Amino acid sequence: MVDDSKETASAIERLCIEHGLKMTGQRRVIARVLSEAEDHPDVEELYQRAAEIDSRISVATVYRTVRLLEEKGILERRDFGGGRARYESRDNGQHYHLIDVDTGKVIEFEDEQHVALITAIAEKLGFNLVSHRLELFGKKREKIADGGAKKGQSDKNAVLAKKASVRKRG
Amino acid sequence: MVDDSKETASAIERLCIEHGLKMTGQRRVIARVLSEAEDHPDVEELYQRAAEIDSRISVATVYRTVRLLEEKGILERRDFGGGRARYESRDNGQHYHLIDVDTGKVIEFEDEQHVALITAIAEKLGFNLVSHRLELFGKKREKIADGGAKKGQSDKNAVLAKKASVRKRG
DNA sequence: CTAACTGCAAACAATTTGCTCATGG
DNA sequence: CCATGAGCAAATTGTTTGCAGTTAG
Repeated sequence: MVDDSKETASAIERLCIEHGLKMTGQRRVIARVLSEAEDHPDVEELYQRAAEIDSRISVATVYRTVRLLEEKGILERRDFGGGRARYESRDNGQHYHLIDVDTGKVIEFEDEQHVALITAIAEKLGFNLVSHRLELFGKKREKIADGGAKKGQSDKNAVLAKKASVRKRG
Repeated sequence: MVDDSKETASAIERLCIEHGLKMTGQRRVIARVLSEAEDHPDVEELYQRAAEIDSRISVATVYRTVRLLEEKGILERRDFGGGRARYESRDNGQHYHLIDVDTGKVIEFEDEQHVALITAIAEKLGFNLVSHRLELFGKKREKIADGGAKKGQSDKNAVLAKKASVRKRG
């Protein structure tokens, strides 16, 4: 919702430059679209939005750009099922998603304890955590009038990491 | 690990019958393969194993069967990256997966604290946790000669990973 | 100037589907 | 019997790539 006018270089464009990427017209557009996106668009969606700004863009370029940006660590790829990859800027901070099973709405939240926990688990299993994926699916509790459902911020949950038990099938 | 000879109906075959599915020869074979699998085979792998038992089976049938069983809630579909869907029987109990990013090997583990944590998080956001998804991706720590890292349950997955590295993502 | 980029269409890989024949219950 | 299922190949879908022409730096 930030007003990124055509003049200003978008946040992602700046990152591209930092990474020494050639800033072509189409990349600039895609970067802007990505910077402005507050959701998790798939390539097709990105393509639409980009084409709205400049129609001289092909899907192939969107695919290539998105892949490049992911490799550079600028974007993060998500798989919410449905067969298509979805992307979001990585500098939105580390956060997770809770999907409202009734409305399909996605709520973002962060939680350091979770990271600590799974890091500990991985370590316990003899691994260094490279990345991970977490999605919660929930039903809203119909009680409190004000939901505050926009962008939750959760910090202090009590449980702490210590106990991960390996399980072998049998 | 039980010796399911041709005589005995496999666990999944029994479930199929309970669900009123017509038990054809190929379904019986696929059901058996699935019941005996201790890893998370993709369709191609299932096809191979099934064909070994009875070569009159086509991939299309495997796809159709696996989809059907998933709809019936007998199988669970997993996406460990690599582009192919992988399946495992649902009655194997609640557990998570840690994927070795180098070998593609999958390690299963369970952790009660994790459930407690995410339940608390969901609650804090005003939701009741319905379900969730968690996958860890890690690199094995090869340093200390501790030896306690060999927790894997299937070598088949390593093979799959190698095969899948045609040109996909990792 | 030239290595990097783009568009386009063809190539691909995973999965689905139309159609015809086979078969379980 | 006949509704279901199987086989096979053609069709779809999401994504990648070869090639020839463009362009940023």
